[in-house]
Amino acid sequence: MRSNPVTLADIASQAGVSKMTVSKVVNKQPGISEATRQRVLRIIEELGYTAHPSARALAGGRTNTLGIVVPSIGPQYISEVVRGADLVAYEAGLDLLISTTQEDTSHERQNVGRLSRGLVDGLLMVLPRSLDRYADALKQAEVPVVVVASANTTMPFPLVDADHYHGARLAVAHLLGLGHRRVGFIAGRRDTTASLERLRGYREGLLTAGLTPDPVLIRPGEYTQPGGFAAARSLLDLPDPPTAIFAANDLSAFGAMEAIKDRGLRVPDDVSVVGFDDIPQANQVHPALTTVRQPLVEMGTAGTRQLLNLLHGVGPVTNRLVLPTELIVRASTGPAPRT
Amino acid sequence: MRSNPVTLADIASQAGVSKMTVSKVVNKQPGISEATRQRVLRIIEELGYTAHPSARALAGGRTNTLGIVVPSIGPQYISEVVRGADLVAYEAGLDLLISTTQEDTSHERQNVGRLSRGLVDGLLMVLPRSLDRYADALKQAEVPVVVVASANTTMPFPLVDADHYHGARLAVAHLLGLGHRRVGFIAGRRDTTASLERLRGYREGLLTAGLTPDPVLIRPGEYTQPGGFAAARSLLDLPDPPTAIFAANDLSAFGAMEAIKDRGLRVPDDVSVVGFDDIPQANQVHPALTTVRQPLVEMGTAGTRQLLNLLHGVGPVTNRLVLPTELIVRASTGPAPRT
DNA sequence: TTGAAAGCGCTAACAA
DNA sequence: TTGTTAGCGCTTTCAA
Repeated sequence: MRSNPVTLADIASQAGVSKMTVSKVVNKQPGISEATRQRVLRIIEELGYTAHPSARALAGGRTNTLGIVVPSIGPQYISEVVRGADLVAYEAGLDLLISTTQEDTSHERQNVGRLSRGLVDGLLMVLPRSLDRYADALKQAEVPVVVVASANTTMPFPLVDADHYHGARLAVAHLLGLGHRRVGFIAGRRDTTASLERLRGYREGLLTAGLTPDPVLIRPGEYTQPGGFAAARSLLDLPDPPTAIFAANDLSAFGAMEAIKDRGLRVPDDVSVVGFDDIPQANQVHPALTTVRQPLVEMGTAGTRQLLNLLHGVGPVTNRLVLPTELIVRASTGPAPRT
Repeated sequence: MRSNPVTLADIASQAGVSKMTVSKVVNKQPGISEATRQRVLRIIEELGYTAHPSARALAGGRTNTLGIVVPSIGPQYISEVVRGADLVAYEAGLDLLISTTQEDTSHERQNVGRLSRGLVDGLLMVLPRSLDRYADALKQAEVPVVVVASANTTMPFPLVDADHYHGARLAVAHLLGLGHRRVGFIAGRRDTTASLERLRGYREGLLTAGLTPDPVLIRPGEYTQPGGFAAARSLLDLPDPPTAIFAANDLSAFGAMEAIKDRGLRVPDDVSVVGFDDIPQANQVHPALTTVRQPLVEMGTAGTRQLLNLLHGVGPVTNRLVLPTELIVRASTGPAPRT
């Protein structure tokens, strides 16, 4: 902690030029002689000068920083999206500031307001649910906003998301192709669009194959491992249990696998399991999880690119960018057991 | 994105008072009549005013924001520390801004400089390695700094860490108590103090029991799951393989368990495994991992409390706070097999 | 190619 | 209890 930071004025007086000249050098603006530039640059180096971001922001300059708002940084899928965002931001010479809302409404609205007022040049929202809670704050945002992997909304911001519906169709088709006829579904959170879309894909996948979705085969899993465990257990308790389980995310699929093993059954010999997300761990469990891959990193990069385009007023900005999902077949799915 | 933000002046003129009065109301300062306060508060609410953080910072006020610098947000243990920090920050009415360095030196030094200049009131550094790379930036920091779960350093900042050495001793003692005599060690990264301390605990644990550490039983694991897998495999390939493996972190312990199963051996019947960290997943693998618990959340909260004390100039600030580690015995360890 | 003036929105110090 | 003055460090605008 030191008390006398180097300012523009310090550099200016040391170099014997005006503050403006230094400012132009720092910001790589034209109209400065090479000699002056070099001299100023040397002094900057010597004194270890860094622009004060707040002063810069206040004076109407850019902050060279992008903000990303997430509910929390625990879930793997969020860190993947953030990683993608960081990649692009870094490439563009911008820094990325992460802000967690901890699912607290007042906290989060304040965050958005604060961030958008001079802290960042643009905002990436990664909020799987309840984006509308921020409607006010977001409308007041003074910077461009892009929404990634978030709950649907009527707000007029560019959206980047994955094709949850189609991914679910792929998963169901895969299981049906293996001969399964009773396929259970472990749902996610009702307040996320993603979960609802996956459920819709599950239902329509069955209908398309001429099967009637049985409500008793649909259980809430809350996207958690214990939730998946409990859901799978209740499915296995049915008089006519499913031979395959499709979980709305990988975490609840892990829980389902535990429950199956816990019953003395084997995956996939007795019950097949499919997840959704393809977090790194999906390939590390035993048996390795067949899952629907969401392009999480790509969602982060794509969203950030949109933001940059918005920022520079150049390049195309797609209002709704839906990235494809993909079925990754591993070892947790197999042919339906003969009865 | 809107273009006419509400400012202090707007509120002041609407309320027919001076800017200072509004400022005092906003900052809950005394010396304002209740009537005025109410009126101002109402207008603030009506117009949806939020203070401009940069202006505030520039004017010498506080930003009400703490910064936390981490290498990346992927690793579970980091999000645990961040969660702890967020808890305390939130409780204190402060926001937490996370900044990732992506292990890039220039990136990170810039980050620290930028953050400490008007963006945050205090800085929490969570950098398992190479903290000294930031020496310059940190010395120039204009805000208090606390170092958490980071590589050792000669820098004069309060430190919060876990007792890696003692934790390793506990793990080794546990294994020796189960009758194991050949205990392998999967090391972490050489550039982290934590890893070296755990290695030291391993060595001295053996020595204390009258055993000579066999260099051939120590393998690099790089703190990763594949690293742990490879390390365990090479240990099992030895003519005289270990009956127990102590891994420097949970991730590499997971890899070791995979390698053991891959060999057709069982955990813990044939080989026992102990990890380090106790990330949530440790309790979710099969068999559940015996591990040394680092109080990660507590490290985050303790570090943030230190920072707050530093900030307010009150309360004790411990220069070096070493939190205890604890052995969590689960199912991955058992008696040494009889030969 | 360079610089002077003004002001971003806020708070500190003081005055009324 | 309230208001005035000054200025944080920077960039914008415009003039030299």
